[in-house]
Amino acid sequence: MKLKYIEEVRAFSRFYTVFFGILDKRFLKSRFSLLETRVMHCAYTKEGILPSEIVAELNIDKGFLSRILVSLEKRKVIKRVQSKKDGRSVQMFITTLGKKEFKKLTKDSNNEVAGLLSNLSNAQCEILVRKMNEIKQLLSEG
Amino acid sequence: MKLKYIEEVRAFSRFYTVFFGILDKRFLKSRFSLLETRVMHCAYTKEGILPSEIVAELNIDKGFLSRILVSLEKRKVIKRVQSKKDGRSVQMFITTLGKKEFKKLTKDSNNEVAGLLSNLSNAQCEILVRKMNEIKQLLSEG
DNA sequence: AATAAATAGTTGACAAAGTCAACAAAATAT
DNA sequence: ATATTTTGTTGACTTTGTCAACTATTTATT
Repeated sequence: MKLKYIEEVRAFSRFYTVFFGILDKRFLKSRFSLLETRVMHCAYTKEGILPSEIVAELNIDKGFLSRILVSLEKRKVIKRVQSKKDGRSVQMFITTLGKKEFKKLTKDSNNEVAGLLSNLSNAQCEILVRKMNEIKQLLSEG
Repeated sequence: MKLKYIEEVRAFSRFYTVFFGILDKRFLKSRFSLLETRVMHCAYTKEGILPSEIVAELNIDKGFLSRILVSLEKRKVIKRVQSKKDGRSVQMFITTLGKKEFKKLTKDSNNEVAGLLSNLSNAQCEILVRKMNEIKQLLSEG
């Protein structure tokens, strides 16, 4: 059996999630939650995306998403317009402000990670990234 | 600059969390939250651990932890006794029931991970785990 | 076309998770 | 001896998440 490996994988998961603060509710110290940033990401990458698509992609409750959208619209990072094809539905668009905010979040996230890697030399980063890619390779195609 | 590395690390984090469903609170159908299981893990692996140690290890609010401990104690999976060395503090012990519950959670989680690793040979698992440990080493001591 | 069934999103009511500051008791520093 | 710091608890609060009822529209059935 692979039990030994499994335990080690789980141990790594525990370490990794704490190290990078992946379970922290707030996305860094921004005014957006992790879920909100994911929704923004959806709107950013697909103009006019429908709430139903996001519900499917992020696997969240539609009522909950509805509230998130109200909140994001109130904060002017997205706007919603009634779909012409389906009157029940709305199309979502990220605003100029939304794009700006999203880019800032990306930058902050980069800085956060940069801080966590600051003790590593470029050579060590090189090794780290290579190992990560090898892990990804193994897991996704193994 | 290390931007290239940073982006790759973030990409790996996204991949990893999705792959292992770390953000899906949904599949945890147990009566314990993710955080509660981590606290149980702490108590399981270190008899008499102090709340302050858990706060440091899991990087959570001490008030929040305090409530989690009350809840876990109420459910009889841990017990707390005042520390003799430091009267302000309490030592935590996992109960017999707690051990049983924790083992069950572990088994479920192992099965979950086992499924995700099922395509890998033992040799590949060996490689995977080695790389994970090397990453942990790099990040935590690098 | 008329009706029934399904679907998209909103809302209300609630529960669970998490934050923050004030606090008491004990330990440590001055 | 006194001041400061640390540990954990508590109250008050906000945010996050769940579930079901509801409205409006679309699609399927007759």
